[in-house]
Amino acid sequence: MTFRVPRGTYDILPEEQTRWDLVTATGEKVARQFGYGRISTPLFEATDLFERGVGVDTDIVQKEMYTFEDHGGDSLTLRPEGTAGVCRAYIQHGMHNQPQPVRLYYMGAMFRYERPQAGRLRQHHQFGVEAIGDGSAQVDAEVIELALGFLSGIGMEGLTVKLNSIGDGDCRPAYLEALRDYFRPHAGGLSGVDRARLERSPLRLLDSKEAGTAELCAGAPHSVDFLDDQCLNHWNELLGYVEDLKLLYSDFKFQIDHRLVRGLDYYTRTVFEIHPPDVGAQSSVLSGGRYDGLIEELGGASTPGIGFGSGIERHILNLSRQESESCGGDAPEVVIIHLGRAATRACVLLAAQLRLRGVRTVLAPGRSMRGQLRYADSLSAGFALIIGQQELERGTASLKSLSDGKQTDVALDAERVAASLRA
RNA sequence: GUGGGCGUAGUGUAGUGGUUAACACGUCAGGUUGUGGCCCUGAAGAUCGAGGGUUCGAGUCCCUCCGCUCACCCCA
Repeated sequence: MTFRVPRGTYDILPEEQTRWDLVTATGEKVARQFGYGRISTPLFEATDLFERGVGVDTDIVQKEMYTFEDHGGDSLTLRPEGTAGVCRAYIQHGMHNQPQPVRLYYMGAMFRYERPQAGRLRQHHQFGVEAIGDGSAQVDAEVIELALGFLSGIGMEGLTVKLNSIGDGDCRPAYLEALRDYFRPHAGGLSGVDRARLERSPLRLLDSKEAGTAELCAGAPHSVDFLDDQCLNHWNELLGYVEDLKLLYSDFKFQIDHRLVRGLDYYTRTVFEIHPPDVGAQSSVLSGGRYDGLIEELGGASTPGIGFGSGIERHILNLSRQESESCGGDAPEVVIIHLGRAATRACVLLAAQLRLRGVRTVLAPGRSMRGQLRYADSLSAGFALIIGQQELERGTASLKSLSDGKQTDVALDAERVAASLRA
């Protein structure tokens, strides 16, 4: 073995591209249908952007970022998620001057230094959307609807939508205090990790998988019971919209999950995750929420926003579990078989002319005729076009159908050949 | 960072401590003059993950490291 892909990365080989294209094409189609425009931001940004956007205390910033100093001494970081960069672009390009909300989607690679496992990579790809500049619940519903449309579009089955509201900067402190009060009496029974969480970020206790903690969580106070009037109105309004969505997307299960919190600091009010049926390691395939404080935190005017990110590799993983058949649709229409030097010269030209006419054309390698036909067959080509000395002299070519073996003569002319292929 | 499983041609596998490491698929070349698939023949392709140790002898037993993989943490 010499070189391998770096750990946690992988090559997408031609055979896998069709499945990949299905996911990405569906994402783009659905996003456009909802009026979202594509944005592509750089793969790396100033390290500060992620530290402030994602949150210094998060695992992502603490131990998962690919950070490096460039030759000019700037600290840069390969993006670990998509929202921070999009918000930076929103501010930088004065998008608050556009009609609000600004609807954007993105598709691209994300980087996190993790130990790889199923559905977990160091470089993975996300399709995500952001709706920035409108804080109303109808936008929450729109983003969730877009997620449902996307997932059903790629053929995912048996998904569960989990939903929660974690309040905002005004009402969350009271909830955090209530959580601490609830857990403190049991602190002695908590693991070391969870005890640290108790003081620093009690929300995280809720999604702890430590056996004892999980049981305790059943009786823990619910964030929705601590929402202030505005947050509560927002939440109730959203729940109304969700009732309607349930009817339209009856394949999905919906549940309010009081223990749903997110690992990124910027979320406010609405948070949601969509989970596949198999309770596997890779928990959610799509997740997002509202981030009404993020733009301001990054130096813009106070601006609400909401979005989601979804892992393309996880979708593909789940799709193959559903045994969706892989279809290869780009076999060549014609393989040109050439015998002799003069014929080869003519065939190189003819191949170029056919390609200019949109025909998927492959020139066979310089082998025996039998070898070239075998080659055409191994590529699953539709036709073989045979050209040797005889054909050159007559000004014709033999067009052989590789499905039924029938052979006809056509004039040695790209236009005629293309027409025959399409007949 | 922690733990479990696994490392033999490109791929998938076989190989009671004992000669030249086997098979299938794939690749390439042939199977008379210019006609594919099936079939037949042949060839190339592996320092058995790496390094040490035990032994007359190691792909096989032991140790270390590396890699892959699954899981924990966390996440998409």
